[in-house]
Amino acid sequence: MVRAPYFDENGTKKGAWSEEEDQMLIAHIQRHGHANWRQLPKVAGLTRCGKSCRLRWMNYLRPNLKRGNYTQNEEEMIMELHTKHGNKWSLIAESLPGRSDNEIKNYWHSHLKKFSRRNETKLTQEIEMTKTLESSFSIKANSSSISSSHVESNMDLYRIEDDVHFWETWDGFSNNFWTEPFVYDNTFSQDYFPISYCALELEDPYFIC
DNA sequence: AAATTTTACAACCGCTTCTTA
DNA sequence: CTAAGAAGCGGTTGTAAAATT
Repeated sequence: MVRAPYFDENGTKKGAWSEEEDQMLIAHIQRHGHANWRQLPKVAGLTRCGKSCRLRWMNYLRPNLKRGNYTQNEEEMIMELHTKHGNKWSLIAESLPGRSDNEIKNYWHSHLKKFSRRNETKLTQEIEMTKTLESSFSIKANSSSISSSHVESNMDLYRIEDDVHFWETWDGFSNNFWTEPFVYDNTFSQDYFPISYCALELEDPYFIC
């Protein structure tokens, strides 16, 4: 899942770490610490750059690192902290013992991003676009098809009053959370609701998304 | 069953911030 | 105060594995 090992023009090794390299890095840090990352690879006998060693240690080899298996509580914390701090991954990682900033960032992008309230701006823009399209094509709201009222009623699930925190009204991740269709994404994200669907709807009044 | 697409995540790169002389 | 070097951070990439067609 990672780049194949190779050497750059300076003879520095890049790409995936081998088991042997991992053991050399662990052994060196356990014995001497990591006061100077730049010097570390030379002293440890590694042909990596210091930056690469630091990254490997911080994100993969250091003790007490958890790997995968995010708990519901951790997911909620990440969502909440991201709403609060934005992409300050190191700041977020401080609140999640055993998780690296890189891992949280990856987890966010692959699992949680789509549920972020920070996407609400984009969502609002999409709703406005839908309204614009509807008015320009004189579409009448129809209960069997997508309409702005339909959009807004679902938006209510995700819009919060300024003084009410999202997480106070959100019922959390249910056991089947990841397998259940998600109204927001499946219906309103531009990725899933292309403009062409509106054209289909115009042509076919019984069209169901 | 094979081909294609999507997902997940380790690792890289470049920029910023911090430290020290 | 300033410059240089080191460390840290966050965006992005590459690719194996999984899912889908």
